[in-house]
Order: sequence, then C-alpha cells, then structure tokens
Amino acid sequence: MMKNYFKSVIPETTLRRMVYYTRCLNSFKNEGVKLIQSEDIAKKCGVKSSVVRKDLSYFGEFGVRGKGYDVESLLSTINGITNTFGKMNAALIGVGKLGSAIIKHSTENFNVKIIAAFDKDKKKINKEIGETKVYSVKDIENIIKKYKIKIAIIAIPPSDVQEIVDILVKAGIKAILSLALIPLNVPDDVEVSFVDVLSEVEFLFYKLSLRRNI
Amino acid sequence: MMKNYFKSVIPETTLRRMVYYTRCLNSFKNEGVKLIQSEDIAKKCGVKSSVVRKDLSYFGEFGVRGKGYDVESLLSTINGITNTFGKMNAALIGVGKLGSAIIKHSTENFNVKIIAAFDKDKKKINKEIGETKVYSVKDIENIIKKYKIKIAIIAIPPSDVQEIVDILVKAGIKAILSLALIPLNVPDDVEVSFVDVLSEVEFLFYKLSLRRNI
DNA sequence: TATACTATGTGCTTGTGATAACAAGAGCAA
DNA sequence: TTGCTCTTGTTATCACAAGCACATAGTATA
Ligand SMILES: NC(=O)c1ccc[n+]([C@@H]2O[C@H](COP(=O)([O-])OP(=O)(O)OC[C@H]3O[C@@H](n4cnc5c(N)ncnc54)[C@H](O)[C@@H]3O)[C@@H](O)[C@H]2O)c1
Ligand SMILES: NC(=O)c1ccc[n+]([C@@H]2O[C@H](COP(=O)([O-])OP(=O)(O)OC[C@H]3O[C@@H](n4cnc5c(N)ncnc54)[C@H](O)[C@@H]3O)[C@@H](O)[C@H]2O)c1
Repeated sequence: MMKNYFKSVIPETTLRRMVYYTRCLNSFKNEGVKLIQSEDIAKKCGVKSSVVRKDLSYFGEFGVRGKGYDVESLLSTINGITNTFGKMNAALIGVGKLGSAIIKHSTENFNVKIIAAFDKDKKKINKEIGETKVYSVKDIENIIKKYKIKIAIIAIPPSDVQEIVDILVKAGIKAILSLALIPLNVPDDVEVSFVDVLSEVEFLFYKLSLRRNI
Repeated sequence: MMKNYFKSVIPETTLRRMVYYTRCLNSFKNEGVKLIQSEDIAKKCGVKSSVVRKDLSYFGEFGVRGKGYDVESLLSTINGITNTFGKMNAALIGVGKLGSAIIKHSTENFNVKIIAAFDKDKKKINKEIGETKVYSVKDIENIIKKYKIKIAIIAIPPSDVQEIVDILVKAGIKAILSLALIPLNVPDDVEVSFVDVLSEVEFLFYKLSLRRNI
C-alpha cells in the first residue's frame, strides 16, 4: 500500500483545517480523552468525518481501523510533520489597542507565542506585557535574527506598513500577517496574508442582502 | 441577450471579492478617476482581469465594450444590488482592547459603521467612542430592534459568548461575526463566521514548514 | 460611412476540492 | 480459525471556481 507521505501538494484548505484539528486534539487531550474517531473531530470542528480522514491521509496513516486515532500520538505526529512541536514563535509590530489584544490573546492560546513585540513609541519600549517584551523598532533586525523568528504580525497604521515590511524581510522574516489592508511588496519566498474584521462584516452584509433577493 | 440579474446562486468567492472591488472603486472615486478597466481593478486587488469581469457578470452588464466601467455608476449599481448603499450598520459586543480597536478601525473605514456597542462593565457604559455610544448589555434587545441592526460583532471572552448569542438572535440579529473560537448554537437562518489572527498565524507556520519538506 | 481598434462579456476547458460509497484492515468472540 | 463488527483509508464521482480565448459591441478616426 502506497503511503502518502508528503504528497506533492497539500491543499490550502486542508492546511487551514489542520489548525482546527490540532486545537481540537489538544482540547481532547486536556480532557483526558485517549482515543477518538474521525467523527468526534468532525463534530467539534464543524466538518464531515470524511473530510477529516481525507485531510489526515494526505500525511500518512495514523489511525487504527475499527478503533480510531490515539489522541496523543496523532498530535505528536502532526507536530513532527509540521516541525512546530506546538511551539510557534512570532513577532508583533505595533503595540497599540489591537496589538496588545493579540498579545493577551496569545497567552490564552497555547500554540502561538509572541516572543517579541516592537513599537516606535518611547513610552511603550522596554515595557513587558505578560512574558512579551516590547522593543524599539530600531532593534527589529537584531532581535528577529537573534531569536530566528520567521513570522511577524503587523498591527500599525497603513502608512508605515511597507517601511516596516522591508525591514522585516531584510531581517529574514518568511511570512507576514498584516492587519492593514494595503498591498505589500515582498520577495516571492515570503508568504503574505491579511486578516480584516470589517471586510468579513461587509461580506456578511452582501450575503444577507443577496439572500433576500434570490 | 439574457441579462444575468440575480443569477440563481452567486459563488461565495465572488462575494468576498466584491468587498475588495467596492473598496477599490471607492478609492478610485476619491482620486477623481471617472473611468476604469477591469485590468485596473484586477491589479489593485491582486486578481486577474478575467476574474473581475466574470464576477461582475454574475450581476449584469455594467461596462461599455472598448471603453471600460464608469466608476461612479458601477459603485451605485453594486450598492443597489446589495441594498447597502454604502451604509452598513453593525453592533459590537465587548468594548475591551479588541472591541475598541475595531470601533476605531471602523471610523477609518467608510463602509461599515458600528452604531451601537455593548458592555457589562459599568465604567464603560454610557461612554462614547467617536460616534459610537456604549450601552449596557441589558439594552441589547431594545437597541438592536430600535435601529433594526442585522449584524453583530462579538469581542468578549469565550465563556460568555453563547449567552450573548442567544440574546442577539432573540433580538433579530441575522449574522454574527465572532472573534472567539467556540462553536455557536444558532438557528439555520443566522449566518455565522469567525475571524482569528492566531489561527491564521498557525496556518502560516504550517505552510512554511511544509514548504521546506516537499 | 467605412474601417480600425479596444475592452467587455461569455462559452469552454481545466484543475481542484468536497462528498459519498466502499474496500480493507483490525479487534473480538465463539 | 471463522465470522462479525467497527472505523479507517481510498477511489470514483460530482460540483464549482479559475482562466483562457474569442466573438461581440461599442468608440474613434478619417
Ligand atoms: N484588520 C483588522 O481587523 C483591524 C482591526 C482593528 C484595527 N486595525 C488596524 O490596525 C492598526 C492599529 O490599530 P490600533 O487600534 O492598535 O491603533 P493604535 O493607535 O492603538 O496603535 C498603533 C500602535 O502602533 C505604533 N506604531 C505606529 N507606527 C509605527 C511604526 N512605524 N513602527 C512601530 N510602531 C508603530 C504606535 O506607537 C501604536 O502603539 C490600525 O491601522 C487599524 O486600522 C485592523
Ligand atoms: N479572534 C481574534 O483574532 C482575537 C484577537 C484578540 C482577542 N480575541 C478574543 O477577544 C476577546 C476580548 O479580548 P480583549 O483583549 O478585548 O479583552 P478585554 O478584557 O480587554 O475586553 C473584554 C471586554 O468584554 C467585556 N465583557 C466581558 N464579558 C461580557 C459580557 N458577558 N457581556 C458584555 N461585555 C462583556 C468586558 O467588560 C471588557 O470590556 C478575548 O476573549 C480574546 O480571546 C480574539
């Protein structure tokens, strides 16, 4: 039987769901659950069980037929594949309202850890929020290189974003999550993605209004 | 020639892009640009021009062959179709760090307007943030009904979310955007969507790590 | 009025993801 | 061992979205 280890390409949708599966598995683990079925994961994540099995099968065979999946071993297998081992260190630029909300949020979430934050406001520099220290933007390159950080979250006003992006790329950042909705100029090997609450709300407005019109 | 007004179903992907198209059009309008081509929109939104034309064609024929689209009339046509006319009033629950960042963000964005915010903290109630007044959670039903608000954003701790969701649904809310990552229990006619910065960051970690392994 | 030109709108192909249905494998009991 | 049950892993099918490529319909110019 051909094993699917690292099939040429894994669908982005699958990768997105993997995030939810690991959360779900962690939550089962914390409840002391040892063994689960694809159906259990599916219910908790709001997808179909066949989707769960298909997704996992992109990486290999981890279950036991007739039984299910061992929670702990499935978790550590996924951690091994993604090389993250549950510890994902990221940087954050802009310790304003939004930035500090994200830092606090990350302390409640056991996966992503913001290990360094940056701001240009002297009043904020050298403060600590939980375990996260706030540095000057001048130190971005030093700190990013020192801690070998590969992913950064940007939560500053749009006008300054590209300038900061250039610094981040120079420092070796390989993926950027921007909360400002302006196009970013980056080399091909740097992943960029955007998150915006209000765009999502607008989308919901469109969806509602068209629903009535059909 | 059959006009496509309200073709049976419009793809979700199209609807998501419509949000970006309208922003793009507004930005062109503000720059004083009168006439544009699908190529212009495409470049600004990072998609292909054929996608733009296909998307618009789901709603009808708005362009002039050999010329392009009239910015202003295309905008008002879309506003007419979506019945939003550029004014999208939403409510927000939880005026903490995240909530107040979103309210501020909405003042910088000319589309979605947070016309009412709610909190349970007495110190925050009756304050005003920009033009947004903060009410007590006890007033949710009254205010939502009074202003006929159909969409709500939830930015409170996960533990209290379902309780608030029930109140919102009872008050007539038809779409909920939650920033807490717990499954919501709602009737079938209520749309639910989630936004989470850290899930997106985890996804980027997975993407990066698998990129190296292929 | 004719001709060249330009960008739209759309039919069609291609690729990708979702879903269902089923075969295969593991455990268990007699 | 044989047969039964249970859940995985996989295959085959369906649905949908992306993108090409061109006919179409409008403008501009002479
Ligand atoms: N995508 C979303 O869903 C979303 C939601 C809310 C806000 N936003 C956006 O996020 C940004 C921040 O919002 P906020 O409410 O936290 O604003 P804020 O004013 O509270 O905070 C901004 C912070 O960034 C710092 N800063 C500014 N320029 C900087 C620079 N060049 N280098 C380093 N630090 C810099 C400031 O000192 C401040 O601490 C805004 O532009 C807003 O539009 C996006
Ligand atoms: N999805 C994301 O990207 C994201 C990012 C950051 C934070 N969060 C989540 O958003 C939530 C809020 O974060 P924050 O940093 O603003 O926290 P916060 O403590 O600053 O604010 C929470 C606010 O909600 C109010 N509140 C609490 N319970 C309430 C209730 N039952 N009814 C009405 N109001 C209530 C509080 O009074 C407070 O004003 C947290 O649970 C956090 O995990 C999500």
